[in-house]
Amino acid sequence: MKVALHLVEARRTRLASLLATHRYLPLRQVCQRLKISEATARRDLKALVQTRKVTRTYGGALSDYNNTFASFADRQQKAPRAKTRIGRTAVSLLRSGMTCYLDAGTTMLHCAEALRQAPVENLTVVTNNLPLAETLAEVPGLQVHLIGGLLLKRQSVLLGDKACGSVKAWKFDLVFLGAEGMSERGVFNSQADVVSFQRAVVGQAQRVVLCLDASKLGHETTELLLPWSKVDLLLTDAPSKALLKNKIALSSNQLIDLST
Amino acid sequence: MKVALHLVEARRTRLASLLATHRYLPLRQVCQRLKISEATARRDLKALVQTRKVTRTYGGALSDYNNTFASFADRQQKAPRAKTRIGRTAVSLLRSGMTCYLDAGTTMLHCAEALRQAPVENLTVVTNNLPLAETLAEVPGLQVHLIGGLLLKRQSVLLGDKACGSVKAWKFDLVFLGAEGMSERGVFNSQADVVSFQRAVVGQAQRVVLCLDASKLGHETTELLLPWSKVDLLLTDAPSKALLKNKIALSSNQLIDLST
DNA sequence: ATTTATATGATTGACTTAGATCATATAAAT
DNA sequence: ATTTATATGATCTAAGTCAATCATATAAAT
Repeated sequence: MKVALHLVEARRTRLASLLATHRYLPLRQVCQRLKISEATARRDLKALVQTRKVTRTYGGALSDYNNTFASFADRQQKAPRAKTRIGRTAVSLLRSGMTCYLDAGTTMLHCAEALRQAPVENLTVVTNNLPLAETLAEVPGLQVHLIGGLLLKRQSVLLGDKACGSVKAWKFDLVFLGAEGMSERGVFNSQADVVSFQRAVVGQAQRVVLCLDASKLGHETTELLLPWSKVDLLLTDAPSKALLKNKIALSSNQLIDLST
Repeated sequence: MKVALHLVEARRTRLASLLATHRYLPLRQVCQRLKISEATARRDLKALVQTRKVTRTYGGALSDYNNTFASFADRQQKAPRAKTRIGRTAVSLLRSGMTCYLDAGTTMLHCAEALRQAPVENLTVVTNNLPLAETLAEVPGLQVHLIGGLLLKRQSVLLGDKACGSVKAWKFDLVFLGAEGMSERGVFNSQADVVSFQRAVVGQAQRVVLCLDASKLGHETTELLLPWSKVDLLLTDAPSKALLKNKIALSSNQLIDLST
């Protein structure tokens, strides 16, 4: 019988991470562990193959080890659907020949994933995020540049004075930034070194796009990254009503509402 | 019919490394690649399973090398012992407070591995090699910097004009370089973009150390990286005699001979 | 509330793989 | 040189896997 969509997704996510930890599972084991029939197991695997998370073998399936950095983190987090949508919309802003900057953070990993699935010709992507760079490195027709800097173990991100300096050599048509919170005053992050780097990037940008899912609404943290006046575009799944309730008033061309 | 034992062993070794690079192979492909019958393929796989090099799946086999990049590269390459020794010696040149550059290449991965196992306090390591940076990112008391630049998919290396420019912001106490060949005239590499980047690094170096195992002796490729006059130190397992035979004459303080 | 769409498990037949057995050629032992 | 041991490929049967089809229960859409 038909079953709720979110349950299906949850099961497939679980299957993917099950495979990620086991590297390989025979079909039989997939059935047992998830308590589903062979038919459903096959269908789930087929779906995961289409999203490139898994490789089918005769009699089982392999985790696609490459993506595990990115997509493993993906699954653990909240609002993955909203982020996927934000990612797709962000990619739709890109045009051939552009130079863009992609920030660190899980939302931006979704942009990278969207870009991998629907590549833009002759695009130059700059980032300070290693997993993101590695995700995009394989995409044909794309130039991936890493900003140099101090490697932060936990976040796999490059930062520091050297990184801020390196950014000066660039001009970005589009800059996509993530953040931890947004409120009436603007957009917030908590790490000072991250913020100063993001500011350096904004300094080289023609157009600044913020990508924030609805869960960020109403949070203020230690550092004000940018006031709304410096944000050219906000991509969010938060409905306009909720924004207004938080006294975030943006002009219509300053906002793309993905709440529908 | 019965076949020489050493041939069998060679074939199985080849199969193991074939699997290591492909991660998974269906039985059919094993037969095709090694040009053997199904029966023999099954027997070979069974043997590799017993020595724990491989895991059988229904219809194929998985490599059991749970590899990190580094340890996998290790096995694939020639002269791993020599490179390990070179790596250890290179690390012994490092002192607390220094800033050093580590080049890309397998020999340098051994340096990184050696450094991970015997960390040097308060050391700044700069590199353009992603796997190397990732290897060292976890080491406590170490600052790892990546040079920014264009990401080359195949080698996981950062290069290009931007990279050469970024290097100018550094001063290195020690620079460790690898190369593809050495002869009377000096040290050689084949990729022009690699060489121009290495030259940029050398320009910022107090002291330049070349790390070349004996297999590189006598090879000249397209690009002359450096003449011997610009090499401050050579770390090699090639015996002095062999160097002299190739008309490489270095002063005693210009050479560390690891051939013993 | 009713209709539509679909996710599921069962079944079936074609195909693939596994493992055992066997004849044979040839390496290794004597 | 002769004998022994064994690595190989062919063949055959049992068991496993796959893709397609179908009835059905239930989520979504209206």
